[in-house]
Amino acid sequence: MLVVEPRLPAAEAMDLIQIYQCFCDRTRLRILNLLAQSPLCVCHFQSILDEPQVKISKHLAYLRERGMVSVERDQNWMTYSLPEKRAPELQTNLKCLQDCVQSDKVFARDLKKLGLIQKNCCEPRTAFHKSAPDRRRYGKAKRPVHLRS
Amino acid sequence: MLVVEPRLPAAEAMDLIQIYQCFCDRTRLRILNLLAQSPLCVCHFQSILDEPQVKISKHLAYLRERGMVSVERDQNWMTYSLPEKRAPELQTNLKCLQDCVQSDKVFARDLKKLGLIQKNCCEPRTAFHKSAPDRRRYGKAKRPVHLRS
DNA sequence: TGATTATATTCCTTAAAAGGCATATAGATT
DNA sequence: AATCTATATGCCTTTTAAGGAATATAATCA
Repeated sequence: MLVVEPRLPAAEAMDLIQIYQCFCDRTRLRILNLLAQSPLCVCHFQSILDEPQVKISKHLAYLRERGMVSVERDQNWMTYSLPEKRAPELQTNLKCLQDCVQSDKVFARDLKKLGLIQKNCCEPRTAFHKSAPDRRRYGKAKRPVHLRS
Repeated sequence: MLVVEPRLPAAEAMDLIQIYQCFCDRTRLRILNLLAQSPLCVCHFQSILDEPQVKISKHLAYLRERGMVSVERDQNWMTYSLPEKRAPELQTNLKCLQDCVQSDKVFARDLKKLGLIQKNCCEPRTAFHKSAPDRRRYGKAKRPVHLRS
């Protein structure tokens, strides 16, 4: 068994290369584009991106391990968001991504689907229907999310 | 033997993913950061980045195959530049890169070295001492650059 | 307790990338 | 023609990534 060193010693240190590594896969880019709008859980990504669960889950793990997203458990659902404190390079690149993505059909469709889901979806209640502080008040006291590595 | 499809059917079509793939290696990022200042030839990259010739050459090939840089031969030297016509996504991301890179020591040092070279270097005369149109007047009539794939 | 739901992880295969050494190529020089 | 210089390419090894099938885990439900 191997002790995995966390790749982010401090929350502020964020390597530009790692940002681009996260950005260089289409699925991850679509995930990040959606997260720029709202926290979401895995099932939302599955239905919006129309990709198998394993694939989504693995890309989320990839992003998590590099500090590009944070997770919170809400009963059975895992709600992913962009980290509250973002390195300036990440912030700048997320903004840039949104500019670049305007013209792209796939990304636009994803956002459109997100809009529909936001209106119709009732479960999980916590993802985008509430602001972050509200979400925190929901349900039982939060246990820290336990994920390997 | 394999016929390699060019990855850029038209000059305007540029895939965002490919841009990020080009950006996600430190050596390539340093190369692009330098090219944002001036056209340069391989020997300049070698001396500024202090990396072996093969490594530089291969990363330049990688960028070339994806339409991120263009080449022009000047006698024995190959002068690389950012393409004259850049897809808007590329332009936006190059600008973003320059913002992000401000705080980084390595990139700053590269630019400093570039400044020194620009003052002292005499060969090849064509790289940054002249504007693009001037460069084109130099030497014999340009043959098209021949590179495989 | 046993089943169900949502999500994560392990194992496997395949592909792509990075880096190095040796060698090839194109143009210049003698 | 032989040599030299600047740069590119082929071959090889190692690493990293992507995707899928099967399985594990954590929470909820009956």
